[in-house]
Amino acid sequence: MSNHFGYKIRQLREHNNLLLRQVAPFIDIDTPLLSKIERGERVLKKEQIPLLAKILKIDEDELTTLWLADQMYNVIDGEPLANEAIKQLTKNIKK
Amino acid sequence: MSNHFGYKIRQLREHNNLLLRQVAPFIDIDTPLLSKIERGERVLKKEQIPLLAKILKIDEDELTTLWLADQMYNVIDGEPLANEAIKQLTKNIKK
DNA sequence: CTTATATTTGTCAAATATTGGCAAGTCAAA
DNA sequence: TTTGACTTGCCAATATTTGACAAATATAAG
Repeated sequence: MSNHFGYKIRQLREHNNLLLRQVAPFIDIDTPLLSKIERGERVLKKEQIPLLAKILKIDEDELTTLWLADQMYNVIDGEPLANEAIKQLTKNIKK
Repeated sequence: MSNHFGYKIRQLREHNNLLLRQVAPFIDIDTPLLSKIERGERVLKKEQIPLLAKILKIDEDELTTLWLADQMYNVIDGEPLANEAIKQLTKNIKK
């Protein structure tokens, strides 16, 4: 599974000197679940991005972008045609 | 929902002068389901691509690419940050 | 070593989403 | 008004995702 998102929020949490148990309740999930999200084992709910961005002091759009990119990555992960597919996607989107 | 894939396979089917009821059994689904797939209301199973490519006389990789692009499109459909996310994805993938 | 705190792992039931088919519908041509 | 092609609505079966909890592990301090 892709995990740029999880890696990023772990970095941010550590830079902000926050513990899992401090962040998790803030976004209304339990600690183990946040741990799994950071390690890419689970997916953060899209609706939770704003709160998370707030406590981690990162721009919400930037976090959303990372989240979206990871979701797309999951689609093409391991696909030999991944690059072709992105090219195609870019083409499709310009319409 | 995105639907370049469905649009394409409908085009191909028509160019090959095939009816839904001819193609559907070939890929082992019923006619209404294929209709829905062509109109983007349902997703074709990835495993069915090879057979479909064969009957529609299109390169399998090309069809797979379209399929993957559509799946990614579904992730960013309606997202204001869609383009940013693609940029990010491209960045992530180069690693 | 023993305790305390942080994180991870495993498991599970509940909730949610996806699947594929069928029956019935529309629509156009003859 | 019958026929053939396609579409729509709906349902039950299946699969996937979700989130929590208990327990395990890890790290650090006394």
